[in-house]
Amino acid sequence: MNILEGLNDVQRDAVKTTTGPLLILAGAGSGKTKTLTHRIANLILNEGVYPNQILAVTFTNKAAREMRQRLATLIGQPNDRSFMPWMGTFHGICVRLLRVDGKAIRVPSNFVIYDEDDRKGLVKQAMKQLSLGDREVKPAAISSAISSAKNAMQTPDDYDGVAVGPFQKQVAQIYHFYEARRKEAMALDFDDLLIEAVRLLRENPNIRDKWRSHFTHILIDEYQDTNAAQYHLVKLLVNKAQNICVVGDDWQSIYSWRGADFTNILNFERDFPGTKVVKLEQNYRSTGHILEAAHAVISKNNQRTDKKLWTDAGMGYPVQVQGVYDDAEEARLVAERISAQVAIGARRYRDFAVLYRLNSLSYSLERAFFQAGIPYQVVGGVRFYDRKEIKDIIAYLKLIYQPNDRMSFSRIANTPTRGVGTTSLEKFLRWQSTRSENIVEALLLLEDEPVVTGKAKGALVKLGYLLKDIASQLETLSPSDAIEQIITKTGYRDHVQDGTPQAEARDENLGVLVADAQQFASLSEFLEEVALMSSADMQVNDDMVTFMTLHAAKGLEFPVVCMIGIEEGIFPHSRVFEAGAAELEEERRLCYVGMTRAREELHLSYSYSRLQFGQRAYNEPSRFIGDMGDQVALLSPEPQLMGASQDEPFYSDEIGFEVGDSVRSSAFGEGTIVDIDGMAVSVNFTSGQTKKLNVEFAHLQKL
DNA sequence: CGGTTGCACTTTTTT
DNA sequence: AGTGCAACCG
Repeated sequence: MNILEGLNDVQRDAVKTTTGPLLILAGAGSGKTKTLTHRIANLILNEGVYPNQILAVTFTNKAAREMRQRLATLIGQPNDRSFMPWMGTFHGICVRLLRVDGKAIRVPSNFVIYDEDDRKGLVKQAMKQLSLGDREVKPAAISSAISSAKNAMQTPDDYDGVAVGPFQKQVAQIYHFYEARRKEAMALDFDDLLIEAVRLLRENPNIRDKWRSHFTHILIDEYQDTNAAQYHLVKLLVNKAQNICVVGDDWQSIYSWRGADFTNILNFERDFPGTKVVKLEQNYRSTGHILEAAHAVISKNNQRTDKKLWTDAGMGYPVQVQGVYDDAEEARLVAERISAQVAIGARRYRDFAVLYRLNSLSYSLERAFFQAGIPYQVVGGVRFYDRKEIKDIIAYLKLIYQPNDRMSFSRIANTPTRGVGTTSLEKFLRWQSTRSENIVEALLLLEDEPVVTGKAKGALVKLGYLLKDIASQLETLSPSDAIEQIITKTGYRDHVQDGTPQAEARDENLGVLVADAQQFASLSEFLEEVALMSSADMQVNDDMVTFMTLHAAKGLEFPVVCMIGIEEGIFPHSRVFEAGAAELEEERRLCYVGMTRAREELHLSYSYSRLQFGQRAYNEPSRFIGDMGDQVALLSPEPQLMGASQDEPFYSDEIGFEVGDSVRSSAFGEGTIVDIDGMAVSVNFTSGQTKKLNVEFAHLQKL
């Protein structure tokens, strides 16, 4: 099989460039993943590179999975880790490096990973213990300040040294406390995974050189969204041969709020002299109208490179902008559009995505789709692994895996309720911290200590034996069996059956968790997957409409995209108003990313009013609609008139047909139009049957 | 100690 | 509108 087949000249050039630094500037929909996959396949099949020597970094686990699948097909090997390059997110790769070599910087190989909730919880604890007034300062603000400090590679002492003003002084104190507790718990948070890996390679030249010679070829996807720590990591891993290939698009940089810095991609040529630059500008995804509207938007940004995507796919349908009266109407319109197209067989549910700026906008959609009986899936929002019952069981697993993890212990010490109140818990923890034993061992010792008394004592000792028992079987027990034991022996299954309407769903979730865990061989593997799994990683197999945020849509594509809530204050979000021009430009890039997810149809809508915080709010149409200029079809009357004109069919003038017209369809023959509802035209055919057809697809010919 | 009630706050976006 | 948490009562 020829790896170069089916590629355009530029893509082929990228694939054939196998040595030296390579920068691929890949516009939206330009066949970036295809190019990357073929490039890796070419290295393996034609250049004699062992898969193991290749490091491919993707932005999400899902992207890694997809790439692995496509590569397996391409090189004709089973999709098995042993035949595959190192593929994963920066975070995932760092976990692997740290599990192997972390000891060199005193990171234990069985560290646990703290997610955003764990971090916030620890910050709250710190604020309480340091008795810092928590009414004015929000834990979330502290948490993000700590994250920024970490990403800037500042230790608590560094931060303390430069902290100015009461807020930063406070952060410094909490940061100290946070780090001390985190290390005691043998935990690393998301930021630590990156910066500890950097520290590992920096402080241990022998280890660094080992990995440098191990990875002969490095590829990084979505390079425009790398942050400082990731940038340092790349520089540390690249060896003398400089076989580094990065792919990205500064127009699609949407994560600067998380520390991403798109100047990394702009400076790549400076960082790696002798870089070959390849530009993928032919778009294979979207039609001309969609591309031009998207281009009109991004053109309003000042801070950007200059390029122009092109397509030979034809203009397609114009981008439609729909003004509506309120959020309920907006949701209903989207639902109706989808129903109409599915009803006539033009599309399937899975062809549609509804995108929005804020998770909270999914509410009205869910209601409307539920009522209309349209199957849908919300990506993000409340993740499966964020549900209470799931987090509880995971906390048990984390504690068994890492018996110093106090956060997890605090979570489950009295879940299900076993008579351990806050006072007993605090007494125990205070006592335990004076001893050398870990939490599980300390629980067992409690029997002969007067630290806690009565019911609480018995309960804690019993919990200790239970944890110890499962931990001792870990060698032989699969993660799935371990979960089953926890659910049964702790009485969690009964705890879930609390008589509330949600009981069944929660019980079902536990079952899903047990089933999910079955694909994992070891507990550490399972915990890692759970911690690093993002909401965008959920698999979509069924025929359903997808709802998700614009951020989560990055890298995806759909035949039809509906973007809702295109209003000032929502998109662009009101928070960028006080911020600066740079933040507004990021919102605009986000708009560009959303629009370029669409293959054939793009529908935007804004609403005159909507429910926010339980009250009605009134927003103006977004400036981004103005940015599109005459690239779009405006389908809305003035907001003031909207309520009155709802019943009018918006398209009747546009489609060129009227009730009573005689038409010919290639599929059904001749007939007469009996009704028009938007794009849906009902035709009474001479064959006797009446069909509801979408004029966009039916290719009706007027007679 | 544990459950309930009421109040305050939420909303950027996520590895 | 929905959630989390603090204060109160049994």
